[in-house]
Amino acid sequence: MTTETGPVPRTPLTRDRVLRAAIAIADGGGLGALTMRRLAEHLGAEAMSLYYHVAGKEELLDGVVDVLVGEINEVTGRIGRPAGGWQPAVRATVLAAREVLLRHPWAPRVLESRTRTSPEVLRYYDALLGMMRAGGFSYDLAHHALHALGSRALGFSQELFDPAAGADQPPDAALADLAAELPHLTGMVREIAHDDPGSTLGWCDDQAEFAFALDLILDGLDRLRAAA
Amino acid sequence: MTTETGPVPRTPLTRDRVLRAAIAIADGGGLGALTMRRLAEHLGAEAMSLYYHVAGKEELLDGVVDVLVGEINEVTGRIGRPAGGWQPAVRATVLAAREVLLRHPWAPRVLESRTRTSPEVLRYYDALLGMMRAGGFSYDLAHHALHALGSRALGFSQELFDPAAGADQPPDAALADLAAELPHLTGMVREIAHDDPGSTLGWCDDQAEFAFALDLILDGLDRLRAAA
DNA sequence: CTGTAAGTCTTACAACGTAAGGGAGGCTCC
DNA sequence: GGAGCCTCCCTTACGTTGTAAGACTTACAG
Repeated sequence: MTTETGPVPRTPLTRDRVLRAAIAIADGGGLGALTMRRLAEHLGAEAMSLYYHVAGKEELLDGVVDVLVGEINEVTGRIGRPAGGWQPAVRATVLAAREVLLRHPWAPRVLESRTRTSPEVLRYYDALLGMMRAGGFSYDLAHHALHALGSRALGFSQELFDPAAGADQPPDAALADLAAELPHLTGMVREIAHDDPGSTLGWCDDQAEFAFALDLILDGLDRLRAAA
Repeated sequence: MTTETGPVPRTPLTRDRVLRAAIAIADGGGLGALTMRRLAEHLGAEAMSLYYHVAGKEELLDGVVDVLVGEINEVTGRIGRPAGGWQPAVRATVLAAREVLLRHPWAPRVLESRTRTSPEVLRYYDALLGMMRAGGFSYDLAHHALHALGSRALGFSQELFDPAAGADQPPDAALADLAAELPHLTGMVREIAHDDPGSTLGWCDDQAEFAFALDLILDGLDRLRAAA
């Protein structure tokens, strides 16, 4: 028996739909959950159907980056020039970018892994450069500035170890032995735990540390600009 | 027929031998070349034999990090305290660490991907902390300092886009259109290419940029130390 | 009605990490 | 000296991944 009303045609696949679904999956289950099969399933399709809209997984991730940084550009494009020159402008932009990235904790890892240069990232850098130029930076100093900021320009920074991550595992006996060899580290932890009792765990305020480092760099740059 | 001289017993597998072979493979063929099967083959063994010495691939990479940072600690432990206080000491240490990492271009990616806290990394941080403490840092400021340095403390930094990487691909027509939207970026490239003609490609001196950023941060920290 | 193109699906493969368990060699203890 | 055990390595096999090759379906143009 053939019914009059055929199967409802799903909303068709689109490159954009694919990219946004990929972001949704990574948001929900982390980067490891983002596989071509799961992505297809999420879209009510088969894995190989994705390849018509996206050349492969690498290209998919390239696209994801574009969408993500595009979102950042949209946000940062809306913040008007704050008063006070280049420094508040750059600061506000970077912190806004960070806010977007905080909603996608997996994003830094993807950003770092790209080899291709994203157009949206270029746009972002161009905006930063514009603020610095307007603030009196030479191209040369602005160039140094971008390198000095590194990934911090986009709102994230790589921590070599995350005390909070290790804090929940059992306090290893070998690690206790090790602590004896680390006088300064243990001293630091002890003092800060003393100042702020109740939280040896999570005792690093990521946001405050990020802002501290950002301002440190921006202040240094401004000094160089003024000296030039 | 049984021969008197049996099959020569290969040098036995060892956790250390496994880790060092892993490093050798990554050095030679990149991180992608480092698979359990290839690693075993390199050692004249079967893949599953590795699992007696190493719990799994993640634990293998943890071990690789320990060996690598151990190498750094060995190198940086040998440099005597340079005259001039904490800043030259930290600077020399970080640059020495960088030199080691430059011999293993895949290492940053591994470092970043670890969740476990490496004992060797802790040792390294403790050494840095010691220099700062000796230079008059409070624990609080030293703590901020480590965060501000981030991955730069170990000698690498994440660049959001590597102009050299994209420089060899054909100058895309779409990218040419894009350039029109990026006045500051194109202006910067034009000027720097003018100052130093002959190399639009590879026009960023990574080593110089790294040192610039490092000094920028160290100078800023020293100012805070002096003000305290 | 007949191409032709766009879009999706089926099938299949190689490579990966690793679980499960077998077996050889050497040690200790009766 | 034999029994049992521990150390170390191997064989086999499974599930998952990205994706190459190509067949099918639908829509539309001539």
